[in-house]
Amino acid sequence: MATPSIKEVAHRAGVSVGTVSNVLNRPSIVAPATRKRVQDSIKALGFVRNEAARHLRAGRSRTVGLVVLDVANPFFTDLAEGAEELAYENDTVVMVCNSKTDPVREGHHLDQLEQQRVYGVLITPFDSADPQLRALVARGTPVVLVDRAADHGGMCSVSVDDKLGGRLAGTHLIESGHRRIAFIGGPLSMQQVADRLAGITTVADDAADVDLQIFEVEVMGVQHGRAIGEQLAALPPASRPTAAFCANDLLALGLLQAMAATQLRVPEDMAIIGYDDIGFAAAAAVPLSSVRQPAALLGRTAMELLQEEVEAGERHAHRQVIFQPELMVRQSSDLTRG
Amino acid sequence: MATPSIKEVAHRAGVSVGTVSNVLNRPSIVAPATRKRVQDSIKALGFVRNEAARHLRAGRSRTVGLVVLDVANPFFTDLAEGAEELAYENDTVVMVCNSKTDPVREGHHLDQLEQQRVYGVLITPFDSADPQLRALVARGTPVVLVDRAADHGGMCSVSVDDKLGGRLAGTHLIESGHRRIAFIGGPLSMQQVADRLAGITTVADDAADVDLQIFEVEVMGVQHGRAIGEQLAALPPASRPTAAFCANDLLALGLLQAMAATQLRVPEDMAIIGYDDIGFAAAAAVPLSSVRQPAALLGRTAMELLQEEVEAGERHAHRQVIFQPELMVRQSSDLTRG
DNA sequence: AGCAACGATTTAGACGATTCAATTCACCCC
DNA sequence: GGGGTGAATTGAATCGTCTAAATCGTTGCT
Repeated sequence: MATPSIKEVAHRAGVSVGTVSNVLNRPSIVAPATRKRVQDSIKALGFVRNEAARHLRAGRSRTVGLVVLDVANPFFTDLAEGAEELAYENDTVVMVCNSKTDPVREGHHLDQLEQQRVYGVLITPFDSADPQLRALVARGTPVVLVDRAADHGGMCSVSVDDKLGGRLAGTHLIESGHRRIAFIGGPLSMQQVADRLAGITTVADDAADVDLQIFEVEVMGVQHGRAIGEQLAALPPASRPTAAFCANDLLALGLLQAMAATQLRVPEDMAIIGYDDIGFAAAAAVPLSSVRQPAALLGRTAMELLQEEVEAGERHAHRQVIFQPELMVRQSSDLTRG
Repeated sequence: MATPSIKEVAHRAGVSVGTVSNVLNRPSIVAPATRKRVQDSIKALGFVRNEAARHLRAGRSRTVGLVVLDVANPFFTDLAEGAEELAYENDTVVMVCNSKTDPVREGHHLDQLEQQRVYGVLITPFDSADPQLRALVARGTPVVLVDRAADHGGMCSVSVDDKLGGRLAGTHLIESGHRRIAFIGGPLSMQQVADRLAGITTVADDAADVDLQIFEVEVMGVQHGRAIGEQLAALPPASRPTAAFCANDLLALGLLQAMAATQLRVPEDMAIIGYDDIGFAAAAAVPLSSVRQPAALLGRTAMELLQEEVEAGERHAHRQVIFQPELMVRQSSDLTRG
């Protein structure tokens, strides 16, 4: 009833456990006849390798942990897909963990992953200076930051130039004639959000007459976008921002919904730019302008860096890879279309 | 450098490994002074339990595998969240695997999960009669089918009455006066899709003059919905269906996009009903009517059944839990609104 | 004082796969 | 026929944790 072990396979094939192990790991050094006998035995008994035992013996697991801020955000599922693709090629497994932008949940996942002695961790951290994260690294688990530049030399990272993303969005809006602009995102303690804000702030400051208002949210989901949208709609038209730059597309979609619900027109009454360029952005009620990040490539590259780090061991030097974002202009921010 | 083991903790605290283990697992039976000494030692050395060793010893892991058809579909992320919630309460971990509606990938994930001797598997299978899946169950891994009724007594299952869902959608469209209706979904070999089709077929047959056309897709994603939409738009208006029932919301959203791109109005030229009622449905360009399934509840219930099965052991009797879907009528199928 | 009973702690195997040094065996050559 | 060679296989130790049984002290009770 219980799954048979290598020992039973060996017994049935009339060989020692060492030979069975050899058939599994270095089949070429086993005599063909013996090999066949063992393979038949494996099949007959329905033997399945026990990963826990392999792992214990090897000291290292073949699982990579990927901790993301929001699995429901297509940006992260794309990212996960990129990571998984490479993992698959290297016979490792990706375990996706959802921190929901909550440090407590994030910590819980890191604990679990460390107990599992994972091969490594890819993480979009809530706070990259988190002592727990540093402790994890210090105890020897390789960690690669994703969508977040490492601000110190302790780890590898893969990121996108968020300040540039913010500047692209800001420049576009200002050149389109907007002077009252809302920035929606949060928490501002998250580096990605802060950088996107810093980017647009730079260009807003350059154009002296631009008024940039900040609306901070706790979590960047559709609900919160809608709430801010209702807030904006309630403002007197004379002082209401005429454009909004959202730190992710979910917020932008929520904002768009609120505009529709309150009879405000997009982009006429409110131009909107999102961030990430998830698939739903182009498909929205009003196709959404968005700053595109190469999500799958981020994931794949992060996995590459991780494997590089593990293989190089002591000789490894941490690297910071930075990609460029790209502004996709669509109807939601473009009065000339639509 | 290497992570310390229980042995080193014991040595530093001047006790035996057994005592350390007791501190970890049954702290109450250890004398307070000793306990404190051990805990201090744990903290000082940065000891982290080795899950692989525990697992090997226990013979069963504390990880539950969840295999879904499409992680990018919010329906499944909601489902995963429901499952995770309960897992968290019971100190287990959920490992989400994406089969992408591909039997090969599904099989690969099942192999991996079996090697990991997971606590159990929750799966929305491509084909519930898959011999590999049955073999997995036969070798002793508890499996619960999710969003899919077990057609035989071999496993527990949690599902939603898909035929009813199809009937709800069909009845609504027919009562709204539609006579040429498209069904979009696939592959038809998937039970969920077949059932939804069977449901709408029932009511279409009852109303003698209804013409139901079937458009099969390989994968139910936004892209494919758009493709079918373009195909529909190209038909002469006199023979083009006036309504479409999509087997999931991603298809419906794609269809909606295609309608917008080809200047067809929704619902006037084409009424649309989706399935799952994902968050994006209500937020679409034209708010999307959809058959709602209680995704999170499905996930949570599946996890409940799994735990029940593991605890009951031999005495367990498989159960089939079936929920009722609910039709959410919105603008995309309702000429009286909008 | 002697024995029982109890609490605290230790000891000694598992669990299953891997690995490497040691062994066996067949064969070849001088 | 003895010694050497090399391929094939074996056997035992090991990874870190858990647990049942054994041990060691105390204390309490008569």
